[in-house]
Amino acid sequence: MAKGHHADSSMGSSPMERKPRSSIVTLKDVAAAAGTSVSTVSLVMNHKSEARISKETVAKVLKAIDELGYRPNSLAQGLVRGSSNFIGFVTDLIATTPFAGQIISGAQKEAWRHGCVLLIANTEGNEQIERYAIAKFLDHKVKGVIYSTWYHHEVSVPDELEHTPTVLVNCSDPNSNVTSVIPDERRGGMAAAQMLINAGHRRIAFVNTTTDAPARVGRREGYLYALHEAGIHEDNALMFEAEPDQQGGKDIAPEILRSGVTGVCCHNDRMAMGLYDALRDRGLKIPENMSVVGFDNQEVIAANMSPPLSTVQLPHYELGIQGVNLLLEEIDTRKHYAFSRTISMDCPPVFRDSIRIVNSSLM
Amino acid sequence: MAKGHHADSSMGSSPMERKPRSSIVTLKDVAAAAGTSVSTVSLVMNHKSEARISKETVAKVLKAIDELGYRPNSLAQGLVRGSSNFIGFVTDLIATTPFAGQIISGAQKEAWRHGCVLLIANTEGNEQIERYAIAKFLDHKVKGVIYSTWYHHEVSVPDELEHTPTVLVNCSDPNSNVTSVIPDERRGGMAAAQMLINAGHRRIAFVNTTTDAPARVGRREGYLYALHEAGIHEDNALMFEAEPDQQGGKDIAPEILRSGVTGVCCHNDRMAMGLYDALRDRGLKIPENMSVVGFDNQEVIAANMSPPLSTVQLPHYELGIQGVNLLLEEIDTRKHYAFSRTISMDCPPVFRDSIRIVNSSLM
DNA sequence: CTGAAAGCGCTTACAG
DNA sequence: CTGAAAGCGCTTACAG
Repeated sequence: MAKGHHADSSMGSSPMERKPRSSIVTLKDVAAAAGTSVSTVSLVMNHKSEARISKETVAKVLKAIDELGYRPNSLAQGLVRGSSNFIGFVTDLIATTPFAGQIISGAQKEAWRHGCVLLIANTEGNEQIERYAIAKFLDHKVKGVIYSTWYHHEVSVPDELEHTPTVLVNCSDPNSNVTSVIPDERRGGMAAAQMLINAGHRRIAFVNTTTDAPARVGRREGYLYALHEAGIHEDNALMFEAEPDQQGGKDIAPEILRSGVTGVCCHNDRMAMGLYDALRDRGLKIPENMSVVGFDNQEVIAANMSPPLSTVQLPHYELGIQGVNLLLEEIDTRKHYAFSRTISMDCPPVFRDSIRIVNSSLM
Repeated sequence: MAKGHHADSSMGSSPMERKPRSSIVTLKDVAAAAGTSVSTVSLVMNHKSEARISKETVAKVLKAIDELGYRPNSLAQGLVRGSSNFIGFVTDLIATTPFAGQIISGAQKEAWRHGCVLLIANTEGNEQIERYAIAKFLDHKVKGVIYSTWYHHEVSVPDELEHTPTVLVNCSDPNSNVTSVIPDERRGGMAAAQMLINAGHRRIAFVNTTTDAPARVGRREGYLYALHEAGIHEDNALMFEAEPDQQGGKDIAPEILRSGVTGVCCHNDRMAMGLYDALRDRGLKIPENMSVVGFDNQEVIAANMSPPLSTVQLPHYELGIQGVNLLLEEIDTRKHYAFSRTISMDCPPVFRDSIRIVNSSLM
């Protein structure tokens, strides 16, 4: 049975009958059906009918559109308008954590809200691929580009994007004045420490990452600020460093135990996972013997550890939303900022059972 | 400084000088520069020059294209060709696990290899959104659609896709003859059990999921088949069920211990994680006291557990590649299969330290 | 209030 | 071997 031959095409119409096969209906067809001109149909479609076309004509056109199941050809619209409704979305890694997916999820939601569609490119951090992707985006006349990374770090915006509205998401470029949206690492670090402080802890370790990134500086600052605010003296003996993964958390466990703290802020959830394992291997209980706080609120992991891990939420979804928002705003207003705008999104704390409430006499 | 005004435009040319701002160069410009007609340039661009255009003309055109930095307008090409080079990619969940990202990663790689670009839509399993997404795809004249899910299950292909080449990835529709690519759950289950069998284990528990899905049936079958093949009698007392997450693994631990097995195949890695926790809480060691096998080889988790978890790899990346491959094949050959094709991709075992090698006298 | 016409940037018969 | 012309499906001045 060849495609396109459908038994029902020769049958009477049932109430549930579908509109004609949506494909090849064009403006011309609608115009013919409505007994009007192509221009008029176009005007109606684009809601430019105000004070131009009689109510009756509008009604006729609308009826024809509906009956024929007309859908405008986006390619043609893009061609004649000189710009599509595409937003290009570049990400450097989509296949390891759900982080990129969360950004995409937010970006798409916002894009759709404005009638835009996301063109996606996963570059795997490869410059060749990135170049190719951006070229393709430009060929398709994207309105703008979201350039995002799976973890917060500095990047340098590709030259190819120079003449295209661009917003950086989860990254920033110190040498460019492109708008960027990033997580507020400092306030996040503060929130992490405060969960412990508010629970009555005074001796709180901080395990930083060994890797160079804004999170390394920012979260530490936040931790220190929180201590300061609580009247706790900072103590270098309580500040550690480790690889930002499970192994790192395991490796640093002995030092943390030796330091005599009652709570510890880990650079991320993976580190906390490793620390959990190491503590348990020593017969220690969380939070009875040690309170632990992570960072990232990583899906599948943080909420399901034993006990569930207190942590700080990375606002990936919100970064995606804001990114698209700012991009569209810049496109619409054609505003160009002489100085770079950096928007920081808050990282809210997520309190779970890994923190022991201390009856501190100091509180 | 207004956009577009660049100091260097009035400066002499340096060797590194960029080609003119890539944007508004059209075929006509190239034709003018090359001293030929638009048709000729088009022919050259599309490599249809064979035996039609003189070498000299081709050279002139190529030179002009290069000098002007000409890039064809994909929108115009799509319009005149009646079809774009878009492939629509629908996924139901991109923000929780990296699974969808892995499929996308593979799909994109293969799409690009064929000069196609991925249009992406995250539906969050919402039918409204799905409808909207597919409509948008159709408006943009996608060549075809990949319809994918984040975990393997049955779906029903949306009616809107009836006239569009479609391939299901990581899901299948029993009521449609659309081609689908799925993981081979049965062989995966077999591989899981065989890791333990090959290590000398004879009493092997199987913890199935309580949720209805192909994985539930297939992996169990594979487990039983592997036992059978190894001459081990199946024993209903060793088959359990639990929720497919950490809590499920924790909950089932007592029963597993009571059953006296030396190894256990878990429905997935998350379950294995919970089981790890439960065993450790009882002072038991893995693999000394219990060998554990997971399923999924979930990023960030499996390889980083303590000890690293033996598991079975889900072929998400390969599903993405194959999916696009089959889609393009169907589009090119315009083949329509009367019966549905289902392609199963292998789930290879990943052997890690969670399995104890038994000196079994039986081996 | 409405339609005829030009044009967006391409491709592809068709004629030379 | 090459060019003029029609047309893809739209939008938008422009003229009535």
